Amino acid sequence: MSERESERSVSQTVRAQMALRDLILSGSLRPGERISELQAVEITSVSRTPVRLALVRLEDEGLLQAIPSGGFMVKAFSERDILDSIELRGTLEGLAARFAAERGASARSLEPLKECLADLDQLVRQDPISVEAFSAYVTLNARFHALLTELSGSAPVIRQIDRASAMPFASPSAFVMAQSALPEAHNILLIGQEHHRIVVDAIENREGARAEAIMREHARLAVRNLRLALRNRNHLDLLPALALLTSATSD
Amino acid sequence: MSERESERSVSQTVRAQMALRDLILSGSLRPGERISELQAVEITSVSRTPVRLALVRLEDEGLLQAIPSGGFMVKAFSERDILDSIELRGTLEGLAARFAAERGASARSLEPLKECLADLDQLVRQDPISVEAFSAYVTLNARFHALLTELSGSAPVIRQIDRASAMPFASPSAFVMAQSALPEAHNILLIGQEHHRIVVDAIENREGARAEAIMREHARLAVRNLRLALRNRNHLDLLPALALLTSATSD
DNA sequence: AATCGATTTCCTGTATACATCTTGAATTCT
DNA sequence: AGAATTCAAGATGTATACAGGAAATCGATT
Repeated sequence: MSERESERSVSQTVRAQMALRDLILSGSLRPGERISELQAVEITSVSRTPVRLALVRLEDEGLLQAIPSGGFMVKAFSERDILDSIELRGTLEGLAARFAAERGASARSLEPLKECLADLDQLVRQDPISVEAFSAYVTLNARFHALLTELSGSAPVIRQIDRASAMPFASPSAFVMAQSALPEAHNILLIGQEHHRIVVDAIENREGARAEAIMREHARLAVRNLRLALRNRNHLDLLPALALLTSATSD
Repeated sequence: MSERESERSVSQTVRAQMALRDLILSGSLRPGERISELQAVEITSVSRTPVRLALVRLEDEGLLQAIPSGGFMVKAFSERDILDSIELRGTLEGLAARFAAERGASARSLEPLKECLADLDQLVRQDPISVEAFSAYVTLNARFHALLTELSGSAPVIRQIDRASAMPFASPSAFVMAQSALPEAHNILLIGQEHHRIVVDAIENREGARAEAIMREHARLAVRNLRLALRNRNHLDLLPALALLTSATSD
């Protein structure tokens, strides 16, 4: 999940992958644009072999699309695609929460999640929430979701959630920063935190259906955030992931 | 989905991928076993470049696991993993069915699904079901599930379902053939077909919750099949996918 | 006899050269 | 003038050579 790998001593493949991903997410490479290997070689300054590997990895990461006749192009997403991806993540996280509840997560395994919950509580308590607090929230929120996912105890489920969350606009914290510019910011954060509390409670009490339902609803909070952010377009710069959106945003 | 690509004129990468997949699924390469590139080169008779590509593809297909120090090993699965993968597919297909229902699939788009349903009906009507009929059922069943998935109208959902179904033991038709040897065979097929009927009806009537619930339950039929097949182990040879199961089956 | 260390071997990561196919443009024919 | 065909340029698929590193084996020392 962390991409701060000291820059040097990482494989050329990973370096190329990161460089290309940044270029795609920043919008330097437009959706639909074909990206040739030689182009990528020039950009990343590594040879074709690792570049090709990076392209393949980015393809199944979901950022690129294979062209039938060979090569890749930057994938384009509709607003509907983004909303669906969020709903998809919510559904999968719901499954994870249900598994955690039904299978009786031990008190010990719940401990880290509760700690994370407490940390989040402390953050949302401040009334005018600073930008730094928002940043910290993003980190803690990601951690909460990761812990919850792991609590499912199911490798296939964890794997699938990771893949779904790999889409930059579908990750649990994708649109949190967008809130920071909104007047409703604090309220939304409070509601999200309430969801967190409920899912922990539900898991603790073995209430599978409740745990599942609340995680689905929780994801829909991200949908709300996105819609709000798109409406007052002032702060779209906080959402680099939207560079992948077709017929949208800028210009 | 079909792998009959005329053998010649397919890329070396694909050829290597198919060959290695067959070897893994047939159990020739044991779970946990490390598979070196040179080994793969000898097996497939193609050079290292396409072999490496094939290995990467098989990794995100889920059959291989990357070793931190480099290289790959055949992934091993517990019985729990398999059951979870099936539940996972059911959950995703439930989401697809709900989308199809909520978004109002047009009468025209429902047509192929209904045709497929009718074809299936004709098959399950015979009382002692021949082995050939079972085979035909597998094909039609796969088609039904594919059509249903597409009816969601959501590319992200379709993509995720395809990925989940790529696991050989999680595909909709994985354990149908195992039934053919069971006395309960006909009943299970009838129940499955009833599920098919219900989901079409639910979609037609815009009953999202019903459509979702029935697809979840439908997947659990596969769980039942698997459990039955594992109990009377006579016909495990019909389940090549189980070669990936750890501490199990043969010997 | 066991453990530590050094050497050797094999394996992966990377770069590049070559062949084939696709694509686009220019020219020619209708 | 428009369309079709051919040719050229570039891009991808494939093979292989080279380098760096990991792991296993063998030997030496305690």
